[in-house]
Order: sequence, then structure tokens, then C-alpha cells
Amino acid sequence: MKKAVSLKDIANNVGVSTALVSYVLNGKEKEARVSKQMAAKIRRAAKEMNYQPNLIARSLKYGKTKTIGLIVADISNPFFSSIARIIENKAKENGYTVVFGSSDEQLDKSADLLNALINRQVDGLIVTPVENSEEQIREIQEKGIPVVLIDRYFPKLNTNAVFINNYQSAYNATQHLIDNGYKKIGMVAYQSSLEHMKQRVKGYEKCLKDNGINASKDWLLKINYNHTETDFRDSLNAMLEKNTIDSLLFATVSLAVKSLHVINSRKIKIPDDFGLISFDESDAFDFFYSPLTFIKQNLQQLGSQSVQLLIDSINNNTTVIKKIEVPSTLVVRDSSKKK
Amino acid sequence: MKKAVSLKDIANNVGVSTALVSYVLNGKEKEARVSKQMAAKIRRAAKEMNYQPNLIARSLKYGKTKTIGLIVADISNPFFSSIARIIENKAKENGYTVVFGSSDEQLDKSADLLNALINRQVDGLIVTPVENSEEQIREIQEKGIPVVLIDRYFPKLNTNAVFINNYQSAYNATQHLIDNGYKKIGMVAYQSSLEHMKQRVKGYEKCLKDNGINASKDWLLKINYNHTETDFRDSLNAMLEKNTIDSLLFATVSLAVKSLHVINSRKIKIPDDFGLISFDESDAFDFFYSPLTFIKQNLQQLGSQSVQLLIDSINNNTTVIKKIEVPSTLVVRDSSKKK
DNA sequence: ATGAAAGCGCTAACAC
DNA sequence: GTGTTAGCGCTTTCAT
Repeated sequence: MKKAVSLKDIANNVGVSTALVSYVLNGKEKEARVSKQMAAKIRRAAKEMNYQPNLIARSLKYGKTKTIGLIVADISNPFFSSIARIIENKAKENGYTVVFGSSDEQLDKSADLLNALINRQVDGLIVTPVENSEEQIREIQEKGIPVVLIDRYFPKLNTNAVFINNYQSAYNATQHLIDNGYKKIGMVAYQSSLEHMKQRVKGYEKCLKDNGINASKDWLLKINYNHTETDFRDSLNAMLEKNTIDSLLFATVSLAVKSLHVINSRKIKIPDDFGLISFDESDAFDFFYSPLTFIKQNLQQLGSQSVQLLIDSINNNTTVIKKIEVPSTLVVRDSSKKK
Repeated sequence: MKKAVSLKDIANNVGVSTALVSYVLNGKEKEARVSKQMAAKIRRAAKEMNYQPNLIARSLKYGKTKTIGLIVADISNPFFSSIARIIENKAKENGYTVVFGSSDEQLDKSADLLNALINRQVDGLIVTPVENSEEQIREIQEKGIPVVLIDRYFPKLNTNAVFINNYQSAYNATQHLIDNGYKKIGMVAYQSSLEHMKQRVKGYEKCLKDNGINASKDWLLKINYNHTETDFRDSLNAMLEKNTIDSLLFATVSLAVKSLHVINSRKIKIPDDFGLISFDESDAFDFFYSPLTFIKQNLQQLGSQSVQLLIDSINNNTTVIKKIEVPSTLVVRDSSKKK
């Protein structure tokens, strides 16, 4: 890599001090009372020499990198990659660059990534925390590094966070199934201590209860994050085998897509014999023979609010912690409408 | 943000010079002949004070940031986000962090991003270049910044690049349609001067020719990158209206998914009345009533080879330029098999 | 109106 | 065996 031109190179070339060059190139010629001619001369030289400021040096000086660290649970999951796109855009609008990593729902990978990004002096972090990572997040906060949790959060930890009302979303979806004539509603969720997941399950359970429906234990299938494809198929097949449910609520888009394969293979008739609703969207939902009803999170808001919150938190070192609830809506389509 | 502990803090605390601390913490105590006790003492202090090295300072010193810049055409597109995940993983394995941006197929956004990443002193770049960005890439090369193009490339530009054989892939797909009894094969592609797209079209055209099929001009639909949804629907509808083709090859997954909506709405019978093949994969393809035959690029190789190539190029400042062709296979399913 | 110089945190050649 | 110091590129205070 060729050596890049520095302020000093320009200074030498023009025959002035680096201070002058710095002033001019940062538009501070007024305050520094640089002469018009000199300013013009410096600007011209900078252009000719194709000067590019070294942001690393600036960062070292300022103690700010204008960089945001983003850690998602899985960047290849459209839910997260869509958010990543929104975050990157919004960050760029505000002069920030995004450094990212994918924790793959693994605690150790999450720790590694957090460390790597902190050592790189990111000004703040946006994180979808993985299970049991509460302590990691707490440590970051203790170091005084601004952090915003997104999609998920820890109820006992006082952090900035942006998320939907998972409880209510699940409740509404369940109610919608009931209103459409389904009576024995099952749910496929992750086996997780993460609050967003627990809330989704709670909303579902409470709704059944409120409707006087006596749910059986085996209406709820909890899947381990580290399942294999076969594990998954086997347990869902076992659940459906029992024939005790007439509909399903999926807690995530990944669970839904996998489940649809199983449902297809069992030739279950949607929506007449069986109803379906999922959290989040997928192209797959559109082309399933009975397009899926789904809970649409406002990704735009999730992403841009989290950036806004983080930047606020970086600037106002005032430690006002905010929890922001973002809207979600039920998009009703064919899969939940019994004829 | 609290002030982080620095080498100096440790040095003061222990009562030694920063040099010693630096040596010990970098495992150079042997070369520097630091006494065992002192080394232990320093290490303990570092741990107690929870020292985290400031990589920005180290970068400034070394002139290396151990950072890779990644620019994809659209991070929310699963094709690119899957690659991003692979790249991030592979980079991390090699001690690199990934900084990313999404150019959204726009020349000015691409220029902005390149600039931002270069100013942040990335050690190298992995880029899916947008149309007409040849000059931007050439400039980066002239600056001596290692760069690897991925998915796309410029034939006239001598750059590192990793891609599939687009010509052959399209040729094979077309031949497969012909072998399955389709005779009037159309294609939906982007209107683009990008070589990978031209190769896909060429492969398709050559195959028709080799089979003695006289393609009409209106078998090929070229879509502008900046189309609206309605634009797209209208032009595809117009094409299908003419009833001159009996099958379609889609040049990208995004074109395919949009097209499937139109095909669904026209109630065209796949594969009996009409055959379909697409480049790349999508969950949507699995749930389309006639699962799509598709050209599967080896993403794992695309991603990890590009990282490998970039790191080689960063380390061996030897300027050996490499073009790597990665395998692609035709995954045959229902949509291309006339009964 | 311009320059000299300190300092951000780290490394490493050199001195003692 | 340990300390001193210059320097990476930049900003900014203080002289002049």
C-alpha cells in the first residue's frame, strides 16, 4: 500500500505549518484568521495531492471513532439483515460507520465480538443480545460505553432498548385465531430465557386462558437454539402426530419456515383444517399455497430508533435510559381464515 | 464514557515504564528480558485494572487496522447477507474485523462508502461493484489499497476477483430447459453493463443458437435497476401477454421473486405449460407450488476465497492478481420438468 | 496571519 | 533488566 498523503506532506509542499493546513481543511480558517490566498493555495494543493484525512489519527486525538458496533444474532437471517441495512443507512446519515458481527446465538462468540469492537473503540453498540449475555451487557454499561439493545432486552437490566410489545402481539395473534374459529391453538417457540421469547409465549397462554381455553402442555413446542434439522422435524412431527391442535403460532420466522416444510410434507390443509400465524415476514410466506398471516414489526422504526437512541446516548452523556416500544401489526391473509 | 485504562495507567500503578508493560502484554518478555516477577506483577495489574488495548492507537502506530471493508449491493438481500456472514466469520478467524456498507446499486453511494472506509484506513476491501464504478475501483487500486471484487468484475480491469462462470451457468440452465422440452425460452435480466449480467445473457443466447433456436427480440426482458414495482409488473405482463415464450430464466433471485408474483396472478401452469429456472436460492422457491429449479452458487467458497485472497494480497505486497472461479451447480426440481 | 509544540495510546530501537 | 524517547497523523493552545 502506497503511503498516503498527510497534512505534513501538504504543509511541506505549500511551505506552511501543519496547523494552517489543518485549519483550512477543517473550515476553521475564520477562527484562525488564515489569509484568503493561503487558504486557496492550501485547498488547491490538497486537491491536487488527493489528500484523504486519516480518521484513525483523528480518532486517537478525539477519543471518538464515529463508529457504531452492531452485533446481530444472525446476519444471514432476513429479519436481521433488513434491520442492518436500515441501521447502516441511518448511521451513515449521521456520519457514523457501522462495524458488525454475527453472534450466531452463541455466548462465547458474543463475548469475543463485544471485546473486538470495544477494543476498536466503537463509540457505542447496538446489540441483539443472546441468551445469558446479561452479564456481558452489564459490564459494557459499567465501562460507560453507550449501548442499545434491539429486538430483545433484559427486564432486570436498566439499558436503552428498542423492541415491540411481544406479549400483546402474541396475544392479538392468538385472539385472531380464536375469532376465526380455531379452538386448539398450539405454539412453536424457542426454549429460551430471553424475555422477548417468554413474553411471546405468555401472551399466547394468557389469551387462551382469557378465552376459557384449557391448553394442554403439549400444545407448546419449545425448540432448542442448537437443534439440528432432524431434531426439529422429529419434534414437530411428534407434536402434530398427536392431533390435539388445530392451529399454530410461530414465534419466529426461522421456526415458521422450517415448520412449513413439515406441514407441507404432512399434507395438512391450511386454513380449513389448520390455521397458521407467524411472527415476522418472509418471501416464503407469500408463496406458501395459503399465504401466511403474520405479525409485522416496524423494522424501519426498530432500526432508526435504535441508531437515534444510541447517538443521543453518545452525545448527551446524560444517562437517561430509554425503552422504546415500536409498533407491530397483524397482517391478515389466508392462513388464518377458516372458511 | 469513562476513561479507559491505558498502558501508562498500569505503568504508574506498578511503578515501571510503559515499555515494560507493552513488552509483557504483547508476550515479548523474552526478547526484552523482563524478569519473571515483574512480568507476573504487570500481568496481574493489567487483569485487575481490566486493561483493554486501544487498537486505534496501535493502528496508528502500525499503519494497519486489521479491518476489512465490505461493500455489497444490498445487505438486505439474502444472497449478499449470506455472503456477508461467511466473510465476517472468515475474517474473524484471521483476526480481522469487518466494516460494511450497502451501496444499493448506486454509483454515488458506492463512492461515498469507499471514501468513508478508506479514510477509516481499512487494510483492504471486498466489493460487489455497481454499474459504472470501474473508475472508482481503478482509483483504489492506484492508491495501492488491496481490493477483491466479488460476484461481479470488470473484464478490462486487472483486479482480484471471485465469481462463478456466469456464461456457463446460464448456458447449462438454458440447455436443461431445452432438454426438458421447452422450445421458446425467455429471460428476465437487468439492463446492465456489468459483465456478470452480460455473461448470463450471452450464455443464454449462445445456447439457443447452438440448438438452432431462433430467438426473437422480445424473448429477452431487460429491467432497469431503478424500476418501480409497477414498472416491473407492467413490463413482465406485457411480455407474457404476447404468448411467444414457454419458459423463463431469471438472472437474479430478486427478479425471480418479483416475477413469481406476476406468474401467480396470471395463473400460468408451471411446469406443464411453462418452465422456470432462476439464479440463486430463496425460501420462496421452496414454497412456490412448483418448487423452482435454480443455479446454486457456492457461497461458502465465494465468501471465504475472497477473504483469503484479500488477506494474501494485504500480506504479500507482491502484486499477483488472481481471478478465482467458484463452482455453481444446477439444482433440478419441479419447475423445469415438463411432464 | 502563521508556526511551534504538546499530546491522544502504543511500539520498539536504543541507552543505561 | 528497565527506562527513555521518537513517532504514527491529527488538532489546538499558545506564542510570535
